[in-house]
Amino acid sequence: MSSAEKNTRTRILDAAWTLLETNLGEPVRMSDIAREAGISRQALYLHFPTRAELLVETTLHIDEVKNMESRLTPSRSARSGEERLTAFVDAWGNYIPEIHGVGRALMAMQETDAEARSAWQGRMEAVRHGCAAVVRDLSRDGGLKPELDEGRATDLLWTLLSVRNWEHLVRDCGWSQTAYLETMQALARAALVKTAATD
Amino acid sequence: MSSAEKNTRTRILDAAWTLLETNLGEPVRMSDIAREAGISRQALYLHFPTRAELLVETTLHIDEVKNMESRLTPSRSARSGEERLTAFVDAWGNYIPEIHGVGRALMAMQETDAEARSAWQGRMEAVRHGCAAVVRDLSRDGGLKPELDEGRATDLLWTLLSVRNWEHLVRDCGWSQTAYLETMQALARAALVKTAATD
DNA sequence: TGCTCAATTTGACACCGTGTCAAGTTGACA
DNA sequence: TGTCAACTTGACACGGTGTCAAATTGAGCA
Repeated sequence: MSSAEKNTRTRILDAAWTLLETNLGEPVRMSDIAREAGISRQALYLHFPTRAELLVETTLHIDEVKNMESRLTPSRSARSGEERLTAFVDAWGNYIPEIHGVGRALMAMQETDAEARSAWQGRMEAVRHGCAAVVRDLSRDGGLKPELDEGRATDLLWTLLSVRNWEHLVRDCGWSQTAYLETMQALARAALVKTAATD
Repeated sequence: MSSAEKNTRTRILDAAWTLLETNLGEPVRMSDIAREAGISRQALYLHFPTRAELLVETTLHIDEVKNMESRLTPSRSARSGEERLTAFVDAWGNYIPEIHGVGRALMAMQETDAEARSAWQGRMEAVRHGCAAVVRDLSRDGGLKPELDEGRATDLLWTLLSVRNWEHLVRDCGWSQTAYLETMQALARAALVKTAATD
């Protein structure tokens, strides 16, 4: 609990995150993390009971995840509900590639999955709340499609954001992140907004 | 090359698939596959050089994957382009849960990923062609949104089908497969069809 | 200066899963 | 009866995780 303890711990987490982000494809070993953190492999177990827990902690520790809610809060400049929707989808589209390593970390633990998932469920709830807030604004503005209630609209948006194949599209289909963002925007507007604006 | 060889080989693939489908969460070991197939662990290596290749072969071997194209061909009863779109999305939504084990198999090989992916890329191209065909029909019928060209529309549909969080929605958000299907349908219609029909 | 205590290191080891190897067994077929 | 390929058996190397016990380091304190 001393500051030294805390420093070593965070040094480990930072090291793990660096490797998850960088060494794309290669599995991240405990010995790798130890070397990156500048300590011995066994010392890792003084701070984390198992590799899986270390990786979960890593994903929860990085700034991008800790600041998830603020990252996904659209700028104050968005006045109308539709603008707010656009800003929200944009924020999400820019956010996803930044936390690429998180997916790898979660993937690295098939059977500890349940544990990792429950740790992540709360975070994801925050995103869903964001969807609900955006839909509420859109509804207040009268911009929401008349045939949708807010719950259904929230579901649609939430589902849309769960398109996880960004990587696939970019890698295998030659998409750019811009194309991805535009597609998200087009889908979101088409699904939710009464009079969808054309490009 | 004898029929005996073929039988053993397919027995192995069937065994692997059974385990991938059944033992949810648990990793599938070579010894498990051998036991399930009723042969010795070492004999697996007489048919497949490595575990990763065995798993890739397994995913490509199952009927649901071999018949992917026909499975995703909407019934002849669909007359209009819009009906055909609906049928296509429905077919996809019903198909995905059936090949659940495939995701696990592909996941089970992080670094062989590149190999597995290229083996799967061709299959996925078939789905994309399906999207293009549906969009073409819709366009011919005059049901496609005027602001979309066929390429863009195909991209939208293709992206939509890539929503991979079906499991997540069902498990963590209490969705039913029906809710998933409805959402897909709503998104597809909203994104592509000129005058989206309401429920 | 020397004591203490916690964090850390070092080296060794058990366990498990993959992949390999060599020698033996089985059974179909000529 | 002999041959050949498929398969079995038992042994083993390798690499990764997790554990343990015995040093070592170093900061705070008498």
